[in-house]
Amino acid sequence: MSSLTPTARVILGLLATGAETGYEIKQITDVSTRFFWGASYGQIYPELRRLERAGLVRGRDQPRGNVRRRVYELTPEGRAALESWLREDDWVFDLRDEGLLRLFFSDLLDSETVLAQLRERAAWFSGVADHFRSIRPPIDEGSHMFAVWRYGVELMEWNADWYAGLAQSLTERGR
Amino acid sequence: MSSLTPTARVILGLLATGAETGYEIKQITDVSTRFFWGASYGQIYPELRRLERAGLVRGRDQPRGNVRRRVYELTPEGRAALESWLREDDWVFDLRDEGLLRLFFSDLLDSETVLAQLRERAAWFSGVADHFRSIRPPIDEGSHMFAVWRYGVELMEWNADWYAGLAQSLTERGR
DNA sequence: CCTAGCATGTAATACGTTACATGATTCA
DNA sequence: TGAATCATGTAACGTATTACATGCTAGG
Repeated sequence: MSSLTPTARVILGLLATGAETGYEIKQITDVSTRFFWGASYGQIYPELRRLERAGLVRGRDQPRGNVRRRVYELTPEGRAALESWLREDDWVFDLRDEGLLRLFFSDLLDSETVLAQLRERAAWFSGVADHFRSIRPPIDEGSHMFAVWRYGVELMEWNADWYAGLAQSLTERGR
Repeated sequence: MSSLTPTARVILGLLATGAETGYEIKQITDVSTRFFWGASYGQIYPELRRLERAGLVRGRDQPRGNVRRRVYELTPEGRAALESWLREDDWVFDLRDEGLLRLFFSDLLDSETVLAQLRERAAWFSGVADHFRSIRPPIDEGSHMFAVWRYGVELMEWNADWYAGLAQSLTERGR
């Protein structure tokens, strides 16, 4: 069991890979880990201070002009906590999918409505896949980080195909 | 935007499909919607009373012997709220996947550790797929509810394959 | 007799988003 | 000059799990 809070995990990881400020952590998560591990300002800033009190990060005020700015870096203890977490062998896997819940109860609905919804959902996943494809990260294609990007694209494609396939089979059955 | 709370959605749906008590709702979610829409007693019982106050469900005490028991049913208003929610066209899709987050930062780790983790993860998804397959619901294969069961099995299989494939390609590259 | 299951409920706690407040700088 | 962006932060609120408490009944 990890002693790191959920948001601490992504913070330490991002500090290890070059992020410096809370603001930057938020920007990066929003275009990378967001779809499987989000973070909001309301979690990030308090967590950074908790981590500093716990000795896992060190912060220094480093304003840009008159814009106040606090940069953080991992301490050796923080780096150790990060690596220790990375080596753990249990993990959270949570899915919250309202579309699936609707489908679960959709036998209560007329089939035209359901069919329209399935097509809409297929289109939505397809659009998300396109979006993910468009934010391809400029990093080594052999890296694990790049593999996660591929996962995102492929998972969205798989979902788009699944819903399109179901809509298709319902259409054929309806004929 | 739905006025139903997250737990209200699954409660109304299950009441519409035959569940009667809070206990039963919990049992059913645990073997059906759990992997994409969980519910706990701490949400279910208070929510049932809120829904009753709001007039969406009606509860009656119906003990079995001396075991206290309160059965609920949808009111016409509850049925209408359920159908209205089912017809909405926006939805929540949230994923929280710690394995993916680890992989995202795994360039910090040695490749043997990462490879072992990928294989473990593939095995885990494969096991979950087996488990899902084993709880195949005894319902019409043409129903939407059955389609959701298939989704679960197939999504877990897809994940198992994805992680196994990545492990495989890393192995080949390592040679 | 004891355990598992039926059945209901609450309190503590954790986690998360949203909206808001503040203020500087850059660029059109 | 005004909008977007950089940057930090808090308060209110919603949602969730966990652990605990209670007590009956059925079956081995």
